[in-house]
Amino acid sequence: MSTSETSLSKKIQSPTLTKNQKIVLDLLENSSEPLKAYSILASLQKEGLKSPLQVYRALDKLVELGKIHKIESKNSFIICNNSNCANSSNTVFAICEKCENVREIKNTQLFEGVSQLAKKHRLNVNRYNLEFYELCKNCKTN
Amino acid sequence: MSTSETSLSKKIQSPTLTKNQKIVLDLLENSSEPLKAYSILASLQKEGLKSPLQVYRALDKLVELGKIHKIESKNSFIICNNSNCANSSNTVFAICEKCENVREIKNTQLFEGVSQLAKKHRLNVNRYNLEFYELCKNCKTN
DNA sequence: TTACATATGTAATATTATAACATTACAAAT
DNA sequence: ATTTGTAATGTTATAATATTACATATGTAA
Repeated sequence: MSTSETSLSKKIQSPTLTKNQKIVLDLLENSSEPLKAYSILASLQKEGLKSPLQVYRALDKLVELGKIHKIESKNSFIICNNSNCANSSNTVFAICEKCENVREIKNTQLFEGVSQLAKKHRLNVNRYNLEFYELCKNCKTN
Repeated sequence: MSTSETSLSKKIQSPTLTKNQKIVLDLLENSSEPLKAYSILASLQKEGLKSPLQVYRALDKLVELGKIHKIESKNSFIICNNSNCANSSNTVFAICEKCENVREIKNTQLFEGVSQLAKKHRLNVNRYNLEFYELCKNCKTN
């Protein structure tokens, strides 16, 4: 059995999610808005989650894998809807100052525009997090 | 005593800081790094601060006035060294991923570059917070 | 098998932030 | 000078967010 092949392919494919990671990801996938760690815990107690740590560990891993993002200014977590994230791990969000609605911006040109701006100013940036504060459509009309 | 003159001049100048606001601002001005609320409290107990709320209230006000900024991803506060901030309230930071060193970027072109990018992509942005993650000079050489 | 890394479960605790409410300080209007 | 309104303060208690520590289990590789 060519174990070398196995280990090679393992390295390439993204790791299988564990049970806790899966149920947390599931919940976030089906949520229309960012969720907080303790609200995730409350929602998933029927699935067997019992402690904050179980949630935080799953969240940490999912962030690391680029499956979800943390909205730093809100201590909450949102599913990633941007296939680029696994690679770049840059994030751009638009956050409504009134209703707190958050949406991830996934415009490649905008992403690269920011990276280029950084380069232009001699910043050697590994990744960035950009939070735009706006008044969302709904709140603007109401 | 011309009280009218006094009150007039008060209106024009930016509001006088209160005692708590002053001592918190002082501490941050003399700090080479961002500080956390509870470390500020500990440092200022000899000046009479007794509760977290006193610190948070002073911090909130100072942020509102643009005198300091909150580093969202680190729950800490840093003096503003950018005279633009009182107006725009946009913030750009470079954060070292290794040593956690934070510096505020105050390049006007970069500031405006980001604003223009937002406009270009039809985002109607009131303000933004941009956190660049890098490896700082020190950590790069060591 | 052994060894190793990763994930889990659980309890306790640390850290960050706000609620609630009574009081005080100060400037503006009368 | 007194009243009135707003902002700031002081204080206690508590809520919300996150991590430490440690014992156990699981999967994979040598």
